[in-house]
Amino acid sequence: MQRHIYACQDGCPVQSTLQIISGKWKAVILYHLLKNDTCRFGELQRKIEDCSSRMLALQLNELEKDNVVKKNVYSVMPPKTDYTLTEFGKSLAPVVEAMEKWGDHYNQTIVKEGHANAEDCRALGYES
Amino acid sequence: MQRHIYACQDGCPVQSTLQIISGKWKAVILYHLLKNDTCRFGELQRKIEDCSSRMLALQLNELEKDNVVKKNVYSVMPPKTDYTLTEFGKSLAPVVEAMEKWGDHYNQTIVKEGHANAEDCRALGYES
DNA sequence: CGGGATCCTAACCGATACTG
DNA sequence: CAGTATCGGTTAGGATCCCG
Repeated sequence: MQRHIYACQDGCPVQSTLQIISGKWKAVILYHLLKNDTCRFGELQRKIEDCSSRMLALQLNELEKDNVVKKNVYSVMPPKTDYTLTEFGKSLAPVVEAMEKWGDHYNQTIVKEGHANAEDCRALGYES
Repeated sequence: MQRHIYACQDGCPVQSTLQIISGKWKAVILYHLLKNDTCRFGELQRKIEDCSSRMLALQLNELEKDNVVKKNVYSVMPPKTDYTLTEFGKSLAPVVEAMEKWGDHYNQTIVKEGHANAEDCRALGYES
């Protein structure tokens, strides 16, 4: 069952992108699948510790409906499932990598170097 | 009052980024402010037609608290306000531009067909 | 192990009304 | 024009239990 994706004809390309990757954990899931190629369910759960198994399943289901990830189910006991990005999913790499780079820079600037300016500190929730 | 932003030291840089730009309209607001440098409230409202004035104000307030946008209020009647990106906000440009670029391709080749598949990806010029 | 089904609460968010 | 205040429906999402 396909999620309904609406066009933003007159509109904003950013909104179109958001239709696919907005969701509390979607970009994070994409990030890990880009780094690891293939991940099992429990593996993702361990990598994204704040995400409950219920939420992880919900987000993965939507990503699957949107053809961003491919779910591979092995009929064994105990169950085994893994997830990979589709080619369509991989096309989102530049977006996720931009987010990664930005987050990395600010985590490092604030946490390690400690010389971020006051504005940045406040923005990331630190005292300056 | 500062929004509470938590550090993701051990964690995922993507999550750090999401703390700032996740929100129904934030990336879209950033997109327009990157394109236009300065926007008045009503101007943003017209550009983002699906966003109510209430939601626009809420999102702008959070962006201001996070030091992403600067709000300039002119004490005149009728009221006049405009918004610009801070330097910190401008640093998010690569993220927003990646979203813009992806959404542009997506709008042109996929949304028209109502779904995404591998053929669409190749049509987008992505390797498959 | 990899989830789905239920229940329940908090939050989100739209509609409407109001104001300097 | 640029918002805020209030109300109420809808959704998000945690907790728990379950099953193959």
